[in-house]
Amino acid sequence: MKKTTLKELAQILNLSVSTISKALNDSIEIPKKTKIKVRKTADEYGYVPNYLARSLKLGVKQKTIGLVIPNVTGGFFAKVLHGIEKEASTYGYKVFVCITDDKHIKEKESLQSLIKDNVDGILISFAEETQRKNKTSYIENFFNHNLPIVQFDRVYDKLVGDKITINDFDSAYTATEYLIETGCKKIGFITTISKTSIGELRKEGYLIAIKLNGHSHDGFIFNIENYDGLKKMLKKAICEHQIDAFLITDELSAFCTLNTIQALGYKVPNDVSIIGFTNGYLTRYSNPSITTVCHQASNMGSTAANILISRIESKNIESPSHTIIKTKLTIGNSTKKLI
Amino acid sequence: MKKTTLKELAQILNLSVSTISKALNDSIEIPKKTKIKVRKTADEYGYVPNYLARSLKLGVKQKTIGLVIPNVTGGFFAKVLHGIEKEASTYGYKVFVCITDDKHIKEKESLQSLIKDNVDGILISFAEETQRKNKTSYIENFFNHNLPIVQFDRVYDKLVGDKITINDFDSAYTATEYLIETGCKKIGFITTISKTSIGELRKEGYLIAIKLNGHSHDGFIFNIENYDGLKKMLKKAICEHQIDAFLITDELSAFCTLNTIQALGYKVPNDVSIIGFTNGYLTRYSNPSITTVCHQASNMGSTAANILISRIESKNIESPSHTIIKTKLTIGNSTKKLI
DNA sequence: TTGTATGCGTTATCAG
DNA sequence: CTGATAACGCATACAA
Repeated sequence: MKKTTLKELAQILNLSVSTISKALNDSIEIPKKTKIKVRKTADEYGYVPNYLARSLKLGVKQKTIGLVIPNVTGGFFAKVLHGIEKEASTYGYKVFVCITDDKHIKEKESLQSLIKDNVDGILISFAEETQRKNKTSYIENFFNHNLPIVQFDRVYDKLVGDKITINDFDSAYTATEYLIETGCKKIGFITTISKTSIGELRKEGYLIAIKLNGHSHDGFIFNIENYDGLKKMLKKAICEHQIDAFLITDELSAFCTLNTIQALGYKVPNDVSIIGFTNGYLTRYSNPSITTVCHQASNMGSTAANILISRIESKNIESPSHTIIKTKLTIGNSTKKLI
Repeated sequence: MKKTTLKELAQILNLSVSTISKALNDSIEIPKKTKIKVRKTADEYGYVPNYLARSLKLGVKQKTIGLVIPNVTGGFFAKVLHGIEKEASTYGYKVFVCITDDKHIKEKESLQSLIKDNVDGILISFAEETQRKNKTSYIENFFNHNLPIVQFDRVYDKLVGDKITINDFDSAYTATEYLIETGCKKIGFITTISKTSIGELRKEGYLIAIKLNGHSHDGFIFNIENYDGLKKMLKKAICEHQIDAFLITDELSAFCTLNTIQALGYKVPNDVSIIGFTNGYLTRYSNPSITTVCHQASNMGSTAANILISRIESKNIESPSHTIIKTKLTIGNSTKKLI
C-alpha cells in the first residue's frame, strides 16, 4: 500500500509538482477546471499528503504529548487520562498513552520511544517498581533534551520540574483522625502502593495521627498485592487484633475491603469503619457508601496537561512549580457518626 | 527554546554538516577524538535530531495508531485500551488516544486530527450520538485515504472493513433465558446504550428470548442516561410492575442497580435477580457477586490491535473480517440457583 | 495559468 | 578522514 506522492500525480497528469500542490491546496492561481481534475485523480489514487514532509517544510509543531501511567484499569488513572485528553484536545494536542503496568523496564522503554518520536512534552506518574527500587534517577538523563516533563501523583522529589500532587500526608492524617473522633479504637492501614511516594506519605500521615492521638499501638500496616488473600487477612485483623477501622489507599481496595468485610458477616460501620481514597462510582454506589478522601482525578489530569502545555508553548518560564491539590473528606455511611 | 540543528553545530565547530552527522551517528569514518568533541558540543547545545527530517529521509514508518473511544472511565474501554496498548507496544507502535465522550463532533474532529497526523491505522468504537443519529456514514469519507480502520464493539454494519464484536444478540438471549430458567417471571432490561449497535442487538436478544419463552408481556425496557433517577425507577419497576429480574447492558449500571435495589430493602437474588455485561472488579467483588456475560475486554483490545497491525504491515490482504468473540455466562450469586 | 528553483533537516553516496 | 551534493516530499517565491 505504497503512498502516492505529488510527483507521481504530476507524472500521471502531465503537470508539474507545484501545480498539483497548488491545486490541492486550493490556490487562487489554479483555474477551477484544473483543480477538479487534480482533485479527482488525487482521490482516485488515494493521495494523502506526507505529514512528515509537510511539517518539515512548514516548520509546524507536532502538538503531541506523551502520557506515562502505571495502569488504566483501576479507575483513578482512567479519570486522569480523561482530564488530560480533554484539556489537550482543547489546545489541539494529541496524547500518546503508555501504560507501564508498574514495571520499570516498560516505563523506560516508553520514555525512550516517546522521545524518539519527538513529543513536545511528557506527563508521568511513576511505576511502583521504579519508586520501590529507587530507580527514579534514570529519568534525569531525559532532561538533557530540555523537554518539558510534568510529574503528577507519584512524583520524584529530587527531580527538578513541575509537579502536581494532592496533600497526601494531611489527607491521611485527617482521615485517621476522623476515624478516631467517631470512636474507632484500633485503626489499620491497607495499601497496594506501599513503596510509592504517595503510599509513603499516606502511611506517615496515618502513623503520626495514631501516635499524636495517644493510641497504644504503633499502627497496623497491611501491604497487599492483589485481593486473593484479602479475606483471610481481614478475618485475622478483625478477630485477632480487634481492628475496628481501616484507612485504605485506593478506591478499588476500599471497595473490595468493604464487600469482603460484609461477606465475613461484619457490619459496616458498626463493627468496622472504612475510609478510602479517590471518590468514584465504586464509593458512591456501594452499600453503604464509602467515606472517602475526595481526590479529583480528572481535575489533576487537566491541571497537569495545562501546566505542561504552558511550558511547551513557553507561556510559563518561571521556575518549576509544585501544585498541591487540596482534598476534602467526603463523609459516607461507612463511618460512624460524629458524637 | 529553539532547537539546535546540525548546520548550526557545523558552524560552531567549523566542520561540515555531514561530518557532524556521521560523528553523532558513530560512523567508523570519524576518528574518536572528533566524535567526542562533536558529542560534547551537541550535548551542550541540547541537540536532538529532528524526527521529521530524519524519518522523511530514512523513509521510516511512524508506527502510530489512533484509538477513538466513547469513554474511558466506565471500566470497559479502559480494559480495551490496556489490551491495545500492550499489543501495540509489543510491535513497536504507539497509541494516540481520543475520547469522544459519546459526542459526534468530537469523534469527527478526532478522526480528522488523526488523519492529519498520518497515523498508520485507526481503531474505533463509535460514539453513542453517532449511532443514535445515524451519522455513521461520514466515516466513509475517511476510507478514501486507504487507511486501515478496524471497528470494534460499537461497529457500523454498512461500513466495509474489519470488525470485532461479541455475539451480542446471543449473549443477551442466553442471559435472559437463564433468568427464566431460574424461575424469574418478569424480566426488565436496563440500558445506557439504547441506540448503539450493541445496545440494539442486546435488546433484540432479550426481547426474542422473552417472546419465545411465552412470557405474557412485551418486555420492559428502561433507558437511563445517568444514575440520578435510578432509585425511583427501580422502585416503580419492582413495586408496580412486579419485575423480579434485570438484564443490564454494562457493568457499572449493573453494579449501581444491585446496590440501589439492596438500598431499597430488597434481597438479591431472592426478590430480584440481576445479570450484567462485562466482568470486572465491580461484579466480582460485589455482595453478592454479579452473574455476568463475560466480556473479555482486554482480549478484544489486543485482538483489534493485532488485526489492525496486520493490515498496516500488509500481512493480511484478505477481504475484511468480522471477528466475533464468544462470551460465556459467568454465574455469580445475583441470580437464583437452577432447579 | 503553469513551471522552475529553493529549502526545511537529515542521511547516504561519492569524490577529494 | 572530510566535505560537497543529492534526495526524501512538500510548499512557495519567483520566473515564464
